[in-house]
Amino acid sequence: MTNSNNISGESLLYLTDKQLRQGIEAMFFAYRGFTADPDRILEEYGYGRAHHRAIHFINCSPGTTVNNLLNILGVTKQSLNRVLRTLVEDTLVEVKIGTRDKRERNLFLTDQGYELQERLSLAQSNRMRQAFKNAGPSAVSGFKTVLEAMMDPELNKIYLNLREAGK
Amino acid sequence: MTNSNNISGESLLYLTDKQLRQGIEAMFFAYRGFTADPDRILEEYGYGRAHHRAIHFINCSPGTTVNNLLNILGVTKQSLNRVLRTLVEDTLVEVKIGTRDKRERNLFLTDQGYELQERLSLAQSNRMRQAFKNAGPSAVSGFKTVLEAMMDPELNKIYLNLREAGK
DNA sequence: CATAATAAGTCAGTCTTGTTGACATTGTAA
DNA sequence: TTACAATGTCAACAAGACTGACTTATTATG
Repeated sequence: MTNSNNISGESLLYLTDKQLRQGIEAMFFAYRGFTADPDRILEEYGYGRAHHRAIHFINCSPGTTVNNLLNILGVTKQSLNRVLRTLVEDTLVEVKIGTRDKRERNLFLTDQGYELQERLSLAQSNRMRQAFKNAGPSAVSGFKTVLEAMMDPELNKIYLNLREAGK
Repeated sequence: MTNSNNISGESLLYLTDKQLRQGIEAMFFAYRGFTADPDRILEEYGYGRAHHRAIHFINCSPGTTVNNLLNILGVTKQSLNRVLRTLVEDTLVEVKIGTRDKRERNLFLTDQGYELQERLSLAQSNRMRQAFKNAGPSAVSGFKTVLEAMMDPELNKIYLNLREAGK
């Protein structure tokens, strides 16, 4: 199956099953690490990853609408609503009726919500910073390039829009 | 693109919040793409990602025990058992009582199970192959380096063991 | 103005997949 | 033999995803 070993000059353009399998497993295990630290914090609040995702993207785009969030997160209205309701009840998220269109609801983090966002972001960033440091600059560049190539085209657009929006 | 990205030669050794946030979002969106293709196949069978993971690692280590699988997957015995039971009922996985220790159960894919594994693996590999091709060899190397640095140490050990085992 | 379309929220029911607790079986050691 | 540990199974439950149907405001269109 594997005709050549991965040491010394095996061309990565000729991708073996083994290399691809390793890539798959790397994604699997790394994603676990990626979510581990925030998960521990969320547990204190009785929240899950769904809450984290909502908080993250409301923070990125303050005043975003429910519909916009649905597109980004790729979940159903009912699923997001359950999460948003608890966040509003716990006064981490504030909902304001749209000024331009009164049907819309604009979402903002409260100070309390921002505080949790900072905690989550810090925990996740710390691990990523460490990984980036260990791997070095060129590895970071490669990391992002591959991930971007792995996204669905529509999600890539959303991702790039967020990049713009975040200055 | 190589040593400095973005505007004005921002060094990647000095990691800004923005760079870290982009990394976080890249992981989020890429993981969605990573699982999208297998998910569609699994739906045909009424299976979920849990089934995929079990099939993947049984394929990697034929004859593995339930306990070993638990360590790799990081779920509870009961959770895995439900998944395994359906796979056995559907004759995708075969369970053999351990020869050395009769308490143990050794897990194998049947021909049918191997067939599904191939389909899933192919779908996921195709996307990864495409991403690797688009990104180029050095990016692939960086991708793996960062992911490995992002894993929990224990998971990294398991990951490396699988690498060895897979020849 | 009447009607359709849109944004958001809700209710009910289902599914996957995780959890805990209790229990059965097998193997080993006192 | 009896006690204990390792392993695997069963039952019940919860989070969080889903679909589908429905309501309420608001806006857009005929």
